[in-house]
Amino acid sequence: MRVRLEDVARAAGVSPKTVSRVLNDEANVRGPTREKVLAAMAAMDYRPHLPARSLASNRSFLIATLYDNPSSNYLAEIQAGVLEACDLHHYSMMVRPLQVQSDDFVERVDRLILHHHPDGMVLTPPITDHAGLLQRLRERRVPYACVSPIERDGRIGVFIDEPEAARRIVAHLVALGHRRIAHVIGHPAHGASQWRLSGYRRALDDAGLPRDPGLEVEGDFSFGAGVAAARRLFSLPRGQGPTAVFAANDDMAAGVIWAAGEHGLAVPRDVSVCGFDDTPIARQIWPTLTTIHQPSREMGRIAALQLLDSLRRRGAGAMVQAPFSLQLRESTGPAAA
Amino acid sequence: MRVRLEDVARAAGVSPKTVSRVLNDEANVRGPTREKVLAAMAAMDYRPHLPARSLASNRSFLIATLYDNPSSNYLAEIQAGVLEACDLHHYSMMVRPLQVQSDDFVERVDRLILHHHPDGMVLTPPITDHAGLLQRLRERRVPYACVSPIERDGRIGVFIDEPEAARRIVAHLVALGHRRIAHVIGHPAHGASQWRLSGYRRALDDAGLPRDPGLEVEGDFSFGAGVAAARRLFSLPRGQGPTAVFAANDDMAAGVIWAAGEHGLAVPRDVSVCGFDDTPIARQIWPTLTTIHQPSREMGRIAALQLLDSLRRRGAGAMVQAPFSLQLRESTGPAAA
DNA sequence: CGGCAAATTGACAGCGCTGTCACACCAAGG
DNA sequence: CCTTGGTGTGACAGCGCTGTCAATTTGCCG
Repeated sequence: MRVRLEDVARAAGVSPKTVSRVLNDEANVRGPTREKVLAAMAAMDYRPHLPARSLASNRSFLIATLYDNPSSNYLAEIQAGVLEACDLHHYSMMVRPLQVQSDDFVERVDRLILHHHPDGMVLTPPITDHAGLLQRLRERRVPYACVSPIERDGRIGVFIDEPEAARRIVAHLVALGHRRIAHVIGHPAHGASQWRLSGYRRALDDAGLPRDPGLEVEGDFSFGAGVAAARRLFSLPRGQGPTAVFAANDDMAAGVIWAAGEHGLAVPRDVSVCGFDDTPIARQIWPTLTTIHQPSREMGRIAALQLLDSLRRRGAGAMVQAPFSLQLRESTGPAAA
Repeated sequence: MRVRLEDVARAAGVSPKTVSRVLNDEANVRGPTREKVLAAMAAMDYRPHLPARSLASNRSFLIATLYDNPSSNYLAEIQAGVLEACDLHHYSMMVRPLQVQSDDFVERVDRLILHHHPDGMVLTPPITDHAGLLQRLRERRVPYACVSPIERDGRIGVFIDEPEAARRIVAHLVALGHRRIAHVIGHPAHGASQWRLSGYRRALDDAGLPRDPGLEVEGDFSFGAGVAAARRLFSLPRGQGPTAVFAANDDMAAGVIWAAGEHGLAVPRDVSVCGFDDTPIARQIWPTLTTIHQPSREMGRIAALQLLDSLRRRGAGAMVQAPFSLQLRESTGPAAA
C-alpha cells in the first residue's frame, strides 16, 4: 500500500502536521525535528499525494506552457527546459497549443484556468504580449513568466539581447567585406522582428553604410516568406542587389538559400546568407547556415525557475538575460571582389 | 466562489451522489433525472474539481506521453493529436522526454508513475518496444497505447501499413524508369526500419529487379547518416551506383540531397531521391522532397482515443490502421536515358 | 392486487493532506 | 518568582468528490 504522510509521522514520532511543515519547507520547525522527519521520509521513500495536497491547499502544483508558434524545434527545447525546472521543484507541466488569432483565444485560456487551475503559466512569443490575455491573467490572479516578451518592464522571465545579437551577425558580414546587405524582416506580431531589424540597422550605421529601404523586405518567419523576399532581392538590377542577406530567422534563411539556387547564385560564393535561432535546419541545409545560437532550452528553464520563485515568495522572480552566441558556418563568406 | 457538485445537486433537487453519477456517465440514472442534472450543470457552468475527483476515486485523469525521438516535428504532431483526444474526454496530458539508452530509463518512468499516477500512457517509437518498460507497466498495471509499435499483437494503438507505403514509393521510382534503386536503412531499434526495408525489397521483387546488397546502406534516421550513406553510394564505380535513392526518412533524404550537391549530381536530373514521413523539412529543401505522408497528428489522436476507451471499459480499445499517402514533389523524376 | 427482483436514489464515511487555532515551552524582563 | 511574547508542535476539521451499502421506488409477474 501507499506510504502516507501519517505513516511518516508515526515513524518519526511527530504529528502529521509537522511532517507537512517539513514537506512544505515551512519555518518554525526545529533543526533536529526536521532531520528526523527527513530521515523517515527518505527511509520510507515517501511521495506526497498530489491530488490530496491540491485539494487541501488549493494549489495545483501545475505550470501551463502556452504557445502558438510554428517552430516545433524551438518549442520542444523551451518545453524541455520548463520541464527540467518543474521536475526540480516537484511541479508538473502541461502544454497547450493555441491560436492567438482565433476569436475565442482568451476564452480558451480561461477555460484552461477554470479546469486545471494552474499555479502559474509560462508564455512564449507571440503570446507574451497579448494585452487581452495578460489582462485576464491578472484578473484571475494567475502569475506568469515570459520568454522574450516585447515589454519587459514589471515582468518576470527571460530574454536575450536580440538587437545586439543581430548587430553582431551583421557586423560579421561587414567584416567579410559586404557593403550591400539585405534584411528579411520577421513576423510583425513578434517583438523579435523589431529588435532584429534595429540591430541590423545599427550595424550598418556603425559601419558607415547607407540604409537602403529596398534592401529591407517584409517576411513572417516562414520558409515561403524567405523564398518570396529573396526572389524580389535577386531580381533587383545589377549593382542594386545584395551580396549578403540577413534573414530574421533560420527558416527564412533556408528559403533565401533555396531562391538563390533558383536564380543560379552559389552560396556563399555569389551571395552570403545568415539566419537567427540556430534551429536544426541550420545544420540540415546545404550549405550549413551561419546563425545566432539562442539557448532555448536554458531559457525555458530560467523562465520556469523565475515563475516558481515568484510562486514561493510573492514579489520574487526577475527578468533574466541569457547569453547568445554567433555560430559561424558555411553560408557566409567574403564578398565577391 | 467556486460552484461545487453539492450546489448543482441542490439546484437540481437531487443528492450529490446522483450528480456524481451523471458526471461520470454511470448507468442506473433515469432519463429525466439525468436531464435535470445536466441542465443544472450547464446553467451553473459547473466544472468538477479535478484534485477532489482524483483523491476520492483514485484516478488521476492524466495521460502521460513518453518519447525519445529526435524529430521534434513528428512529436509536436503526435502530442497535438493526443491532446485533442484528452480534451475531448476531459483528461489532461503530460509529456516526458526520455533516453531509452540510459541505465535508469525504466526507473525514471517508474518514478513518474509513482509521482503522478497517470491513468495511462501513450508510447511512441522506439519506446513502444522496450521489453523492460512494458514489463514494468504491466506490473504497475498502467494501461498503455502504442504508436507504430513493432509488435502489434495484444496491443492497442495505431499504425500504418509501412511495408506497403515503402513499396508504393519505390514502385513510383520503378515506374519512372529507375532500375538501380538504393535504400538508406533507418535506425536498427525502430521497427519502421525493417518494414521500410521489406517494402523496398518487395517493390524490387515485384518489378523483377535484382536485389543488390551494395545498394542497401545502413543509417540511423539522422541527416548525417544520410550524407554518409550517400557518399558511399555516389562513390560506387560508374554503372554500379544508383539512379534513385529511397531514404527511410526525410532527414536522411535531405542528407542524400546534400551529398548529391557535393558530388556534382543534380536532383532529380542525375539522381532521384525520396524520403518517408513528410516532415516540414520535405518542403523546406530544394528540390522539395517526394515522400510518404504519415498522418501523425491523427495517429496521436487515435492512439489516445483507444487508450481512453480501454480505460472506460476494460478490454476495449483496438490496434487501428491509419491511412498514408504518397506526396509527389520535385525530388523524383525520370531515370536518365 | 400482493409480492418479488431490479432499478434508482440517497446517507455517510473517508480519500491524504493542510489551514486554523490552541497549547506547550522557552528566554528575557520586571 | 511570575509575567510576557515569541517559537515549536499538535488536535481537529474539512477541502470536493466518490465508494459502499442501505433505502426507496419501479416494473413485472402470477
